[in-house]
Amino acid sequence: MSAHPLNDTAPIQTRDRLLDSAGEIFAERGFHAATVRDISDRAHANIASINYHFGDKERLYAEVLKSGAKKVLDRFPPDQGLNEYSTFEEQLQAFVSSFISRFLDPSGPDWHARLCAREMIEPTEALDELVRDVIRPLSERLHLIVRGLSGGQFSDERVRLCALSIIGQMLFYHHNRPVIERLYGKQLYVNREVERVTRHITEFSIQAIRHIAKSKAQEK
Amino acid sequence: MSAHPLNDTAPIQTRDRLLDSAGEIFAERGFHAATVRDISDRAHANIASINYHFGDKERLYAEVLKSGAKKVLDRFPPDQGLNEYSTFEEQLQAFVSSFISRFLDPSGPDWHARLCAREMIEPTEALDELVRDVIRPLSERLHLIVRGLSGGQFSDERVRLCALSIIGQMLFYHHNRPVIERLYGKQLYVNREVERVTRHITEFSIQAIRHIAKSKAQEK
Amino acid sequence: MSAHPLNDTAPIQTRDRLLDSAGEIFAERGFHAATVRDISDRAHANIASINYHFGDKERLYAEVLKSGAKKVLDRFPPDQGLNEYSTFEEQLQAFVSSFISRFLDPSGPDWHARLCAREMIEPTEALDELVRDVIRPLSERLHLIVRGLSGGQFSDERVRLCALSIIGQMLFYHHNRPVIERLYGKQLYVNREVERVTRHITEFSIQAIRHIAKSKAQEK
Amino acid sequence: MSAHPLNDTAPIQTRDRLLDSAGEIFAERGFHAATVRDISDRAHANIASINYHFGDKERLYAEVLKSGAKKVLDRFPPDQGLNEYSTFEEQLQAFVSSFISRFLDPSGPDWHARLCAREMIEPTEALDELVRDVIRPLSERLHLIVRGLSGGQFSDERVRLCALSIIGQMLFYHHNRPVIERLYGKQLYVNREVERVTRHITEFSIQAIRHIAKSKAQEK
DNA sequence: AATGAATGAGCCTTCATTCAT
DNA sequence: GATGAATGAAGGCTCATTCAT
Repeated sequence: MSAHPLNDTAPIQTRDRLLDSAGEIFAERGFHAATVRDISDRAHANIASINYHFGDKERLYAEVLKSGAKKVLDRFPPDQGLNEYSTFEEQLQAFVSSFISRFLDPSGPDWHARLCAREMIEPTEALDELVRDVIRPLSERLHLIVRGLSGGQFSDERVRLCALSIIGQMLFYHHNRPVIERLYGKQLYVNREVERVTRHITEFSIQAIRHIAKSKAQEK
Repeated sequence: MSAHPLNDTAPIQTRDRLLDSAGEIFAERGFHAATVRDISDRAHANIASINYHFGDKERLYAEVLKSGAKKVLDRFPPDQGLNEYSTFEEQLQAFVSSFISRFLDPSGPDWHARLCAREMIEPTEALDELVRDVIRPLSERLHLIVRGLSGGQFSDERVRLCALSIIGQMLFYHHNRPVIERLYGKQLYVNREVERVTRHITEFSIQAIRHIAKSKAQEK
Repeated sequence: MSAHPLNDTAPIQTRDRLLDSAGEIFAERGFHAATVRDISDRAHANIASINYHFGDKERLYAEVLKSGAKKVLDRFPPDQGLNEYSTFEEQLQAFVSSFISRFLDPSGPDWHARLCAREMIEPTEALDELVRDVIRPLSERLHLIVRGLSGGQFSDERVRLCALSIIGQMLFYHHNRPVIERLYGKQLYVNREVERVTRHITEFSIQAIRHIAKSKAQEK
Repeated sequence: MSAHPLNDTAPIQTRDRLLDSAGEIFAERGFHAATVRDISDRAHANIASINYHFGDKERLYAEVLKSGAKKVLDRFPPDQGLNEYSTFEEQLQAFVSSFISRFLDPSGPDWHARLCAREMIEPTEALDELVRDVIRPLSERLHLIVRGLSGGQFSDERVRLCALSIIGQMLFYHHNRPVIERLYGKQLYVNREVERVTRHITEFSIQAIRHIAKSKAQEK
């Protein structure tokens, strides 16, 4: 039962405000440079509230990562707009589009994607969970798509390499944003050109997979 | 004149030992989590020596990044094994091979690559210099190769997108190593399969660029 | 509401203990030679408590100077024992007596006077405030007394010089205590001969002002 | 023999340059806040030169104080312009004038006077020497003058008090310069009004002593 | 459920000094 | 006679955490 039984529009609870402000600040500065004082200040909460609600800074971090992943996957499911008759090309397009949207889409905060980037560089225990619940399922879906595109010509190993090539292209836009901005300017991110990037990656990958498969077939 | 005129292998000076140990520790833990005490300890130097030689922790970091970039570029130049008659395919192969080697090659420390990964996620002022001196030249070389492979069919914009796709594939193996290890196990890195990865990325990219170019040509 | 509603003599809070011990130690050693560690130790507080309550060492110093001035002025007001019919001679006597008492009186700590002496030699930003709130008001009161004693014969300039002569005599006993002790021994300070010194300075100054005024009058 | 036997205008020796720069910096910042690095830098000398020439920072300080006192006394002797027929009034005038000149005279650096001010607030062992060699002789000369001015009416104790009153007036202008500047502006020091201040203090003190002596005589 | 005061560990930096040359 | 490299001690400050309320 709520502490404000007569008030449906109760103030957002301290715990939730802490999760939000922690997400932003961890994404901005990284785990070590972020201070619990800044996090609690931005959440208009007491410095002791973090230890009260989450135990310590590390468990707050893990909670932020976990709850953020759930939110972002719900918003951009990888099978958006597909049906049971969709071609592999359409499936790849949907996969790439949802993936790119997760960090280029203008609506909503982008701190979760940035947090994931950090986590992949300097993993904590939270990464294991993230891989199990989010990344591996996505990866396996992509394997199926690649296998389908290849017309069954690819070994498991080859499927894996192609999947990595696709994920690499996508993640690069996010993980290396500071570099891309310095090379080509910021307009790519300001305009959030989700569609153009999606189309390119999809086409690039489909052409590569198709013609590698074709040359495999000819070898036989 | 050197203090060791007869000895080319003079004892490694404190300054150099500090640069090495700092590289390792910054790569392991990041700028904030790394402590100058640990760095000086690992270099068997006094904690005050960092201040003496570099001024402060930040300038030490910048120096590490800069001198590391120089070392690694000297070791794996992007035109290794090429001559004036090399085809664009061979040029791309050399480019990818040297790039991959910089962080997968078993000889020599890999801390510089890891440091770059961090820097790209959470840039400091040192990144500007790194982009100017190292990354932009490499990027422009890659543009020329892509343009050549496309047979002149690509707009500047398309060249850029393809270059990003190639870099993305390569960097992914390094930046996301913790994720790949969790997905597919560690053998990829233990065996340092430079060649296999290089071949795949080269083939994948060449097929993609060639057939996109061909379809562009047909459109006309 | 206080945490000790029934107890007016609540336990001295950390903040107050820090102000006291800081006053002593700053007075003993000066700002730079005093260490926050010694200050917090003497106050039986943690070293971080200084940062918590005052921000940093400098702001602690400013607070010590300010709160000390208030205490000492409240204890020895410059109009002690006067009424509206008091003569200028009596006013000067009271002024000198209270002034001398502030650093020679045996009751209470004398660190504030010593701190002021330091501040006047090597001013920090805190001196501006001290002049504005404490010294200037005292100075103006002394001007009125001197003007009164002179029977209106003095120019503003002359009033100023005489006021400086009086303050100079008084402060000397305090600022140059180490020299006086070395010249004449310590008994002056051990006995805290407030009265004798007060009588001398008052008489010396009144005689000087009166007869300078008289000779001015004769000139006309 | 000089290291530059053929060169009469040999560069000022390191030792002397160190004494000068140390004088300035100690006067500016005090013993603790002054750093040997700043001192040796300003003297264009190596950081190790201080330990080489003076042993350590403390002995450098003592040497600075001592050599400075000698210079300033030689420049402004307390019997300047007097002869064996000079009156006590003239002697006092000469005494005050030379005293004031030592820190208000525009020629030459004023760091020694500032150093003395510091030393009197926070004495080191160097003060004992200073009192013995400089201050006590001056003090005894002043006693003789006061005794003379009083026409033999004063007890030793009274002589002492009057001497302290005179010294207090003089030193005040120097020791409390920061306060006087804040009260009355800087013009007093900019114009270096040695003469006006000298005349006032002399007249003030003579009138006081004369009329106190007269009233003593009448008491009898 | 929540808080402000207080803590102790640890960090970066500065400093006077020393040592080998 | 003089120096640049290197050192160890210590200083101010920050931080995550805890405790009494």
